[in-house]
Order: sequence, then structure tokens, then C-alpha cells
Amino acid sequence: MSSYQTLPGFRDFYPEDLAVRRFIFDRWREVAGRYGFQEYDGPPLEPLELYTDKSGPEIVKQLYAFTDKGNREVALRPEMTPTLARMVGAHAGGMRKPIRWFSLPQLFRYERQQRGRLREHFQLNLDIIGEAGVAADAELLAAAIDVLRAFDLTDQDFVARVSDRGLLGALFLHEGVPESRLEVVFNIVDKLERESREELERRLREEAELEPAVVGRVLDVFEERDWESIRSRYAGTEAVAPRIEALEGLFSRMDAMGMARFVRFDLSVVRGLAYYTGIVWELFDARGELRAIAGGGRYDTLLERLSGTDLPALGFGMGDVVLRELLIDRALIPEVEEVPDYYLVAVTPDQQPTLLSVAQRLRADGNRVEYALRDQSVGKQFKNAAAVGARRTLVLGPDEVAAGEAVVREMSSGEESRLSLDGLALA
RNA sequence: GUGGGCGUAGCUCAGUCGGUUAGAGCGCCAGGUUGUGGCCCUGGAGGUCGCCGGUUCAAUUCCGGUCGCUCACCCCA
Repeated sequence: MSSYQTLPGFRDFYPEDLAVRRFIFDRWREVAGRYGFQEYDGPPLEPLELYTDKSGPEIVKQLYAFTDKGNREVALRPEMTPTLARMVGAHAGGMRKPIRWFSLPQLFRYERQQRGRLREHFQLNLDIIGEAGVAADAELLAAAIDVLRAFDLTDQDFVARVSDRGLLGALFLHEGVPESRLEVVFNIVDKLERESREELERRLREEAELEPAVVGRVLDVFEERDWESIRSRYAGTEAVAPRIEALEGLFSRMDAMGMARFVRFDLSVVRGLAYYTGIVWELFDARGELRAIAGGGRYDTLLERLSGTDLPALGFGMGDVVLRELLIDRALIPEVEEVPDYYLVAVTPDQQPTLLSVAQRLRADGNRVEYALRDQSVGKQFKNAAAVGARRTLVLGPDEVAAGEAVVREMSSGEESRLSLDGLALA
């Protein structure tokens, strides 16, 4: 056992692991491309202020941060959105809107690892910038759903829980929450599933400093929170109606795209990050065994705050760790075929020059070719060929070479035939 | 940062009520097989029993600490 191990929460990718990673990346890129997104990237190391300044206090606590040799406070990027905001902000004037960009950054976070959550992961990020209408929200959510469908996951496997901070905010204001307390109240009701009603009431009273009557009304909002109830209760309320209309627009678009069955309205989805402003959603596995597979939403004010460029924006992130667990759990990761097309066998060392020449010609033609790197018995070479899963062996012995031929053996059937070495490049 | 569980071969795990050279299966290497693979047989390599300390004549075993893994909390990409 080596005395060197990976740092806690970091992963080695052995070939079979990297094959899975590539499988995931390939599909991510494929779906992003189908939706017209262009790939970009930024530096993995950023100035600390990029995260401490504006992202909300939650994210700054667990950064991989240090001082570099130039005495700069830096951090390994924990998320991509600030980098994206900077990049777009710097060139926004010259870019046609809406901007559709995606990225596959490796992100870092200094915290104790647990299931589905390491100190490092790769995350698909899709963002649309410069479009305020709900059509963009529908497009983004559809892309996220199609990403999972590209892995052969179905509505039996996952569901999108959709909410709207705008709606929730309007409801809270309607029920008497002061505007200055909204953010605090969001953070408290985000725990709706995990904390007792008594605890929530206490926090709403003490941390959000709400009147007792308002506390009750805030929690009552969640009593009947299915879409029909919310709509019938508040559609006539002036301050709330526009948000209801927006969500209605999202749902009807999802329906028109044939994705209604993946979408569930759920008012309790708030998202922890402070910068979300509108429709927010999370993708969960249908069995509820894993943490969220993906999450995203609107952050219409972030670009203005980070880059000074006032553009509406929305995006989502999907990590590779939870997705990988889900795919393994559902047996949806295919065996990757990285086997040689040819394994070349030299009967005696005399055939080595011919073998090398043949190998190079086959390789030049795009074939995957291997052969033993030391002199071995024919039996041994065949063992190797079988062990690496070669489709065919090509046997070069004194007789064959003298005749300018080779014996080709199909490893699955054992069928053999002779082949002219001259014609090899055509094989 | 807090709490629970677990650390024996590359992997999955036995085992040791404290006692001499710590085992199995799989995998790996070699041979049986110097012109043909998968099966089979034989042999081999590979372990400071996570690390440090304590108790003891003796610790892989008991105790403490520590590190790591893991699950949950906190928090959330």
C-alpha cells in the first residue's frame, strides 16, 4: 500500500472510471449542442473576491482558498456562474442575445465529503443570458430534462420540482412579510421538509422577526400548495397574478414540448443560493434516495451586481457524482469497448520486422493494434490476445511470411483464413 | 465543525476468547502447452493486519489517540 493517497474528497480516474466520465461528458455535450449551446471555459483558480463579494454568504464558508505567492487571495472555483458573469459582462455589448453557453468545469469545495458530495466534481452548466421571458425558463428546463433522458432515464427515474421565488415572495408580501425580511424567510422555509413546525415558527419569529400572526400565515401558504390550490386562491390577487401567469406559461410550454410528465410544481423548492430571483427548480431521482441531481433557476440581477452589465439570466448545474450514482444504480452505464481490432502473433522472433511493419500499416489505417512486447510462445500470445479482448489475431509464421501472407483468426468464432500482406491496408 | 459505523493481500472478505511462519476466493505472474485463446491443473509474487502510543513475558487481537473511509448533521454546486 502506497503511503500516498488522494486528498480526501478527490478522485483518481482509472481507465474504467475515466470511460464512465467520458460517457457522461459525451452525452452532456451532445444534448447541449442539440439545444444550440456553445462551450466555454474559464480559469479554475479565481480571485477570492469573485465569490466573497456577491454570491451570498453561504458559499464563502467552504471554499478551497489560500494566498498565492504574489500575496493574492485566491480560491479554486466552487461554481461557474461568477466566472460566466464576468466573461459575459466584459463582452456583452458585442454579443447577440440571447447568449446560450455551456461548460463542464471541475469545481472545488472544502467540506467534509459524504455520499454524492466530494470536494471536487465536474458539473455541466447551461446558461441563457439576455432573455427575460418565461420561454427561456422552459427552454432551459427542457434541456436539463433531455440531458437525463439522453442517459435513458425516464419519468419513472426522475422528476423536476419547479417553484418560483417571485411567486413565493409575492405570497409572503401579501401575507404581511416586510420586503426586507424576504431573504431570511426564504432561507428558513427552505428547511420546510427537514424541520418541525415548532422550530420553523420559532425561527420565523426570532430570526426573521415576524409578527406571530404573520408567522402563521407564512406557514399556511404551504398547507395547500398544489398548483390548482395556489392558483385558485391567489389568481385574483393583484400582486401575485403576474407570477401565476408566468408559471402557467412555463407549464404550458413544457406540456407543448411533451415534457409535462416530468414537471411537478413544488412551492417548497427555494434553492440555497441568494442570487436566484425567479423560477427555480431541482431535478430529483424519483425514489428520493439521492440528493438533487441538478438545480437551476433565474438570477436576473447577478450580472449587474458582478459585472455592471444589466442582463437577465438563468442557468442550471448538474454534477457528475450524483448522476454517476444514479446511472450505476439503474444499470445505465454501458460497457465500453476499447478492445484491439488486431492482436499480432509472431511465431518466432524472425517474424518481428514483418510484424512491426504490418502493425504500423494497420494502425495507419485506423485499426487498434497490439502485440507482445517480448518474445513469447504462440500459446502465450493467444492468451494475451484473448485477455485483452482482441477481435482478431493475425498470425505471422515462417511459412506465412515466406508466402507474403498471414493467418487471420476471428477470435469469437475461431474461424481462420489466409490473407495477403500486400492487401492489408484495405482490410 | 458535530455524531455513529468501519479500517487484515490489487479486490471481496475470513481469522486471531492475546501465543511461534496471518488465510480463502477472485485478480496478477509463470509453468503444464516451442504454431493457436477462453476451461482445467500446478506453482509463485503480493501483507510492517491504517498509523502512533499504552497494558502485557507476548498485541493484528485489549485500551487510548490519530489518520483515512463511510453514513448522517451543518451547508449546498
